[in-house]
Amino acid sequence: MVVKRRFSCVSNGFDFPYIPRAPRSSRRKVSSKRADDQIRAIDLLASLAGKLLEESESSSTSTHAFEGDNHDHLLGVIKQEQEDGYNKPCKSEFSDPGNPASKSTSEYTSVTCLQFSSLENDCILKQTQISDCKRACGLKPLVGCENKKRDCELLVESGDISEETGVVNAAAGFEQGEATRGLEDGGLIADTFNLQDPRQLHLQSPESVHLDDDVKLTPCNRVPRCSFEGYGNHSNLVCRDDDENCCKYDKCKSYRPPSRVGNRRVQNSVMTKYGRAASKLKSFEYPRTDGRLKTLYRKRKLCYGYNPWKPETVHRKRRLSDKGLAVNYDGGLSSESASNSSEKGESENGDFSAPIGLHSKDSRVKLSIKSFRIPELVVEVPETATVGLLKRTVNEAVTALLGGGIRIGVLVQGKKVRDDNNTLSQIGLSCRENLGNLGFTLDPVPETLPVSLCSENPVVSMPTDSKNLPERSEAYPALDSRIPFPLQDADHLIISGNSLENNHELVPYQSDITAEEQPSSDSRALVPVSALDSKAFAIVLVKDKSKRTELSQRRTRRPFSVTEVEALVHAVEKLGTGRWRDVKKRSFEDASHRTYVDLKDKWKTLVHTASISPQQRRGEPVPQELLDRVLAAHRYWLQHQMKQNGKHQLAAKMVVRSGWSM
DNA sequence: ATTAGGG
DNA sequence: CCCTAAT
Repeated sequence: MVVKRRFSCVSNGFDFPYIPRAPRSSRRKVSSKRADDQIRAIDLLASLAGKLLEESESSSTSTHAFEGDNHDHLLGVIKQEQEDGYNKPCKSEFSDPGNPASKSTSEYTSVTCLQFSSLENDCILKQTQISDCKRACGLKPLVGCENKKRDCELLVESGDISEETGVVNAAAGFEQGEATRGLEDGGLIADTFNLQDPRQLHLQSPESVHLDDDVKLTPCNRVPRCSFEGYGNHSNLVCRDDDENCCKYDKCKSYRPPSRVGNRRVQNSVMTKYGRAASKLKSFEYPRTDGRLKTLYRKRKLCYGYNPWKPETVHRKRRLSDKGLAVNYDGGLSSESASNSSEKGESENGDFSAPIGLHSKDSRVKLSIKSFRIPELVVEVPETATVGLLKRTVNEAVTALLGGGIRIGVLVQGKKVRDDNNTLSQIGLSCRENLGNLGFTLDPVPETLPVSLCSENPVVSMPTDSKNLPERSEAYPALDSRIPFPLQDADHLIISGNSLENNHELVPYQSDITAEEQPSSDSRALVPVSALDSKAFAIVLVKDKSKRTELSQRRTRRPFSVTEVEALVHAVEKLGTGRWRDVKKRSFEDASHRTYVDLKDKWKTLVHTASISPQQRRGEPVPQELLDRVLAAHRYWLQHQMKQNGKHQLAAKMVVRSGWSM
């Protein structure tokens, strides 16, 4: 009779309890059947998409390529359309025909500004962005929503005029095929904005078209009819998963100046990049191994609540809840209105002027959204909390939604609270009163290195001073230094960021977003770029910064101390490798920052460290004695594992044999 | 959720 | 540390 027994490692003087464990060596890396199936499905979808595309291309006036498709699952997009457009791209079942403002002239601008409402009040999250920054900023999750049947997405659009049709297409960056495939794949929506008459565009302003009121959000469970018109369209994408979780990616703004230079090359490269991104995002069965995609993939995970196949939402949400925060999406993002902005503004300023006709092929369209609302962002802090704590708390919640790089400002009655040390009650807020006076601002974290933050998409850098211009222009012909750039003063930018730091009493918030239009003022969700001023520039940094923050989402490195190593070694000696959860429980229960994966990884590096010569080791030296134990334990458990494997194999053979004999 | 292993 | 696949 065989009895389980304890193995002991005499040579090392400690006991290794025997814990049976099935080998995992038989794991297969790939589930080829599933992959095959999905690839097949994707191919099917792609070909279907291709067909649809052909149709849409062949009839330029009837572009509802996807009309009639059942896209019940879809989410929200902002859309806009020309009221008088015969080339309506998206039928507007979601638009508001009754909206008087929707007849406007139609210049689009790109922007972002967030406004969210918290429990009792609306808070303005200010974050402006000018689309004219010539920078591709990458796929960025802007807002995700996870509520069933809810929606809420904001889009930042920019676009260009396609060569063939003169149609202005807002928004950015997917190759048609890819985007379409994504769409058909059930996860991506592309929304195209068209302007059929380029001449009109020119009359108004060569570059900045301002978007009036017809920005619409579609609810998650509905689908806009979208079309793709011609290659080179830039489209917005909404990704969603099958659980109606959704996430909007703010597509890159491949900012191009109103230059006559077509800059096709840059655009194409950007588009290609995002095209692949789109592909990756939804059809990740296609192996993509380049770094960019990997990064994008990572972003996908960062995107709140987004997961194409599985609801990751739950985990994310729980994580927030664990911290005492609850972020709810409720009721949908409202972009109730768009302001009218003076499209004249920019032309008068001359900032974006360019000779008419030169850029007819390639006009950037800038859409400026000053604010939008996140249905609800619930943050709880005690009355006795300081303003600083409130800011941090809000920041945490906002970061969860939008990524980092944002500085939270607190407004009381439209005035900025400068002293973080005040408690909420000190500034006149209590649980039940005056919360309506409370507002928030979102500002970019000042960037000390405003240039080249966007390493991933170094399409264009923002000018910081004139001497850098030539270089940029060289790299990106589109960035013609002759074009007056309205926001060249990086110093100003930094200063404006820093200026928010100073602690004083209540000072009027010097923004264009002032008290009267905060919270519930919906009338000016969209503002002309010209009004954005340097803050518009700042948003570029916000984007970059938040992008960088996303990239640096990796946890801060926390090297193991010798003490920790000792504990780890000891635990592994007892428990063996392969029981990291137990190791965690046993020895790192209180170290919340050490996951069992961390412990496993650390063990791996310890084994490696122990295997190499002391000269090759880096970091805080681990006592040789510990390393010896590491190696000993490692060897022991390795051997143990092999024994186990042998036993299993033997057992398997026996089973087989007995099976045959029966 | 855990574990294994590559990056 | 991160990411992914396989449990």
